[in-house]
Amino acid sequence: MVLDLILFRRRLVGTLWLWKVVATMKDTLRQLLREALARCYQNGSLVSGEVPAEIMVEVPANPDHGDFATNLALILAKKEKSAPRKVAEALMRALSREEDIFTRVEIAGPGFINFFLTPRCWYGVLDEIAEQGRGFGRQGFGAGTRVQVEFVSANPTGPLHIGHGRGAATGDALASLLAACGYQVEREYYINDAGNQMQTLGRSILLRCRELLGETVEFPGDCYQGEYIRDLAQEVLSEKGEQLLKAPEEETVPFLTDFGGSRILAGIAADLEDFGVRFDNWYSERSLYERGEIQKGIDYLREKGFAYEKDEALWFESTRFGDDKDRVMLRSNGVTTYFASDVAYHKEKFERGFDLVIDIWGADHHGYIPRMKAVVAALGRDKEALQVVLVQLVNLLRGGAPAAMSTRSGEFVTLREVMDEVGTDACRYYFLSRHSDSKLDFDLELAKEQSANNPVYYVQYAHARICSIKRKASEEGMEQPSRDAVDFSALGLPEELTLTKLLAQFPEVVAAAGRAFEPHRLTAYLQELATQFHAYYNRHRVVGEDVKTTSARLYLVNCIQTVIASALSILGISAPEKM
RNA sequence: GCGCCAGUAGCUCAGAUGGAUAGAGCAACGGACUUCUAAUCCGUAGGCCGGGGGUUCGAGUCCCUCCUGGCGUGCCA
Repeated sequence: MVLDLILFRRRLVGTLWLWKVVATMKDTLRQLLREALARCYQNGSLVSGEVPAEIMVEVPANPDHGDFATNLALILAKKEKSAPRKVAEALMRALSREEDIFTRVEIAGPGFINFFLTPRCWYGVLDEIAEQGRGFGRQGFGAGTRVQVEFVSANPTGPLHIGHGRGAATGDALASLLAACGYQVEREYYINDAGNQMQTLGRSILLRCRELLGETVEFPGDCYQGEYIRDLAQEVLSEKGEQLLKAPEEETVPFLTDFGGSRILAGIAADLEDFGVRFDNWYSERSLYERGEIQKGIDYLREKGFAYEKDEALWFESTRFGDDKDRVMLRSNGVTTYFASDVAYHKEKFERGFDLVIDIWGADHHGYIPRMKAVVAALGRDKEALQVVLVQLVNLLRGGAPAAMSTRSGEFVTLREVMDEVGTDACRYYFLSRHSDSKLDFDLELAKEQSANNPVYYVQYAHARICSIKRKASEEGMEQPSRDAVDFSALGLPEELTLTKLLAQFPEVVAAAGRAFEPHRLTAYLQELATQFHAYYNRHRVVGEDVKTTSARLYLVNCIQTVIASALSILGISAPEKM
């Protein structure tokens, strides 16, 4: 164990071959501290014998506090019945000095121990990036786990609106993020093509057809009001002719439901495609009925004894699994509920072999979480196997004034319109720059107006600038240096070290974002990286007369480009070479 | 009534597992282009982290309570 560590350190310093420098350094420091602590107990400078299960090593927010810091002395002080700084001193005296690693170790504040690493320690990460390219930062902790991310899943009763766009961006980025963490990921869209909303769609089209044929009809408020219904009516009439309406309504409405539903769904698919979202599966709710899955779901719960009849309805005893109320699956009128579909659907998801199922829902459905978790538990699964990520509704504004978003009222702004006005990159970045579970004001006028000032361009611009530098270097006859041709001692600027440390953090950012299911952490990281790069760019020239310096800087800058492109690609945002 | 989410700079929001002097982007003000892209940079200013208690070496973060806002609380989807 100790031998491994020594060998590791030698390799670390000797070859500068660093692997995930931040995470690994933390482990190394933890081990050194553990050794120091043991030594303290041996020589009696500390007496409590307390050994924390895990020693905390962190990257301080303030660079003056070193590259890494530990609160170990603060934790021990109480058991030691001694002042934290005294404990820290004992630890520090016992700490073996690795001069190749540390430039300085100090006690600060209430008793933190701060570690300052040699620049050479850090620059090794550049080789890692150069070697792994887009693979740098990828994690392995998801390996062997099959995960499904289900998102958007809007009824095919009208076009997607801006709120769906947020769900689409979040779900898609989360799926990519999890893939980057090693998970085997599938994206799925659940088509709610059963139930009375679809009937309403068919009825709405029928009424518009009659209108088009000159009939005076009263168009009910609960029908879909949007202009697209008229378009569909027009379309079906020109295809089928007036004959269509001669048939009895019981035949016409289902036909129109299918007709409208499939057209609308095709439109949705096209919108999502242009938004950069591709699903592995489009899963039809109606197919659950057709294959008898709904009945199987109900039967399953009944056989397990988790269902009972009351008031002529069939209930799932979800309270047994933590829900605050039992839920109806089969209504007294003989019609199954939406919930029954969800039981069957989720049962089927797990039967398909997913270890983890993630549902992305609008936050207005948050009340459904306990009952769906109850279903998962009733299926004999760990409740944690279902994770629900909530996306708060988008508050759509137009010039500061609220714009209605109800599909039924027809007064909505479609995702298509927003994409055309704002651009998909800006739109996606905007959605992904905030925690999905916090409300979002999306002012169309502002989004358009700000487009030149949008953070997404700031990040993309950094990428484009690096491409430009590389073009310039190429023109000057400087090719991208190979690993061995780079002398890191040429990277003497504080900005260069700062940038390198930021790059070294990328794997941890990916891991943290993946574990928390929070892709928005990547935008925060990108912002920071771009900021540091732009500052560097404005102060120093990469391509200069000095070959050694130029070469080292090109190497660094190329790594920055790799990481920016990599992070943007996870978010589904393009990394342009020119702007 | 009960439940979930939120309340951080003028505005929009970041702040995982409790850490040191709470950050960024807009907006405001003053500066920097004969240079690899000024979609950039540098500087200034801006805060009882909704209020009040508590837990401890330490709280924006955890607990309690109150206030405010959004959502949910169907044999709707």
